Amino acid sequence: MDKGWGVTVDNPDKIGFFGNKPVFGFNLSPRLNPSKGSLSMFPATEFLANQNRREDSHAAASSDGEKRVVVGEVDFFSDKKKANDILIKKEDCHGEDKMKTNMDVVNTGLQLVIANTGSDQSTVDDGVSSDIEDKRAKLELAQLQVELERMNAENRRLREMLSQVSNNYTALQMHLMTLMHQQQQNAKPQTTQDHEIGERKSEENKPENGGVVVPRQFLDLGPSGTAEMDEPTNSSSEERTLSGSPRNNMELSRNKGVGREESPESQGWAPNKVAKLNAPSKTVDHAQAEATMRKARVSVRARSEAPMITDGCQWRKYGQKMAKGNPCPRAYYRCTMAVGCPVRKQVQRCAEDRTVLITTYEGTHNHPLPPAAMAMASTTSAAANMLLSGSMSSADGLMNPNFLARTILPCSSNMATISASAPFPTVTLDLTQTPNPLQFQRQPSTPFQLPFGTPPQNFPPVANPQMHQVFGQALYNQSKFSGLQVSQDIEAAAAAAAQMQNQGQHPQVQQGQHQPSFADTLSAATAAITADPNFTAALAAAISSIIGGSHPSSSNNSNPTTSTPPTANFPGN
DNA sequence: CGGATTTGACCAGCGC
DNA sequence: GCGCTGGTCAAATCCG
Repeated sequence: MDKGWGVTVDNPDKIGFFGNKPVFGFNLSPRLNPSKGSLSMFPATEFLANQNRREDSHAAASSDGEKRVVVGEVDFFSDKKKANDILIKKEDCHGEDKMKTNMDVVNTGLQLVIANTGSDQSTVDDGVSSDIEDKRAKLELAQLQVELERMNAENRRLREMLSQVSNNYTALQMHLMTLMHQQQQNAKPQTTQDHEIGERKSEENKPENGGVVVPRQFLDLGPSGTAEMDEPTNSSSEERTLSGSPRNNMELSRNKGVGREESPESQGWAPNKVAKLNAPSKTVDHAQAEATMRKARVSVRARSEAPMITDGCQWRKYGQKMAKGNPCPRAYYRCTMAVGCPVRKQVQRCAEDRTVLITTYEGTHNHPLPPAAMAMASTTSAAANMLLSGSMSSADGLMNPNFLARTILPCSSNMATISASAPFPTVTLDLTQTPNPLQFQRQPSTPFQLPFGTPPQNFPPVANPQMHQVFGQALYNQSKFSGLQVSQDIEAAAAAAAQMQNQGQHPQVQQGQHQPSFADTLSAATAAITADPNFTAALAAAISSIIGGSHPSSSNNSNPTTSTPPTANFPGN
């Protein structure tokens, strides 16, 4: 059987081949032409238009009976074979399928067809094969280009979709953050919000903005001030809690940075001069309230020989000063986990007991926290929130913090205290003292039971009963006397602080039987870490406070990103 | 060499 | 107004 190869085109501008014969604008059709004994070629563009103009008795009729027009004929094999040898049998070409195939060729463009000429392959010119290969390569290249264009278009479409999704994600993230801020506001006692709103309305003479409370950082940054650790005489928890000196209110209301205002777009630690400019526009009461709200600090006292407790965050030291009345220098750190994070902390050893490390936190993080930092962050922020909520909820808008401390925390002077001697309120979480074992038992008849009833049902279970009781009573008392609702942040503080207190600082509470040895403490902490990595932060903080001095590397290794200032910076060591 | 730390200088608030 | 103090900055230095 002789065979011929060719390509068909449906565009006159394109080139087609049958064997080695170029056919411009012709549709190669394996038509039978008995009179010439060759294949008939005709322009593809005229194929359909002229298909009824001329009747070819030998042309194959389509299934619908239409006649074909042969515009031109090429005798490809006239010099190779006899006409009879290349004739395609009539029945082969008159078939409906053949014509359909031909029509498809016309409609789909460049295609490779095989014409069964009935002749031997050797009857084709010697250069036919290579030409065919070239054209086949061209064909494949064209097909690849078409595919490439299609893929490029698809890529563009996907890129646009990705960009849109990314934009939507960003918008949603912003919206979520806004909602979280608002939720945090809503979680605060309603009267506090009302009070704040009232203050804004009355003192700024601005209409209430649809009842929407502008989100703010409940723990803003102060330009100056002294934590309780600044004054060694006030460093004892008892004094902090129960000092109650007449100066307290004055000191609290006499805020150094009264006018300090941080604009919502200003996430950083605003310089003092900014506050100065804004100060005159505020009234005294408003300034007091704002300052009280923004000056709050959370101080964590932990017994540690390590230069700094591990809290899961990444800090950079930016200063060190010798504070008055304390031979130990005070180190200043800022959070470097995110650009512009306003959180700063001061680390200083207690002048009275240099094994006690006092870490004072200011501000709230503006970035997601790693799991290792959640416990400490939630503890400090919630404790500050508790303080702020309480201090802002009294009738006159500014409560005596000592009264607040005594009322909220009558039994917690050894763990959570509120400082009134500092220029601005400070919540101190004291993790250095072992709680009274009697307080571990949560008995209804104990004097530490909530005097006003049982805590809310949604109050979270806290591992340490004492912590639960302390915070539960605190916040419930607070809710009682100020008519406020339970703050979720306070609950978080109770839970997180309980984790720290229970799992790290006082593992004996869980064991509940004996004073643990160092090995017991270490093994308990290690077991807890192994059991649940979510407790890493709390345990790290607790462990560092317990054994950090003995094993500074262990506490530091719990968070390799945490900077650890040299021990030499703390002469107290 | 880049990042972290050190340390003296500077600034603001406050008391006298 | 001056001095004290706390807090921050930034150049110098250190370190991996």
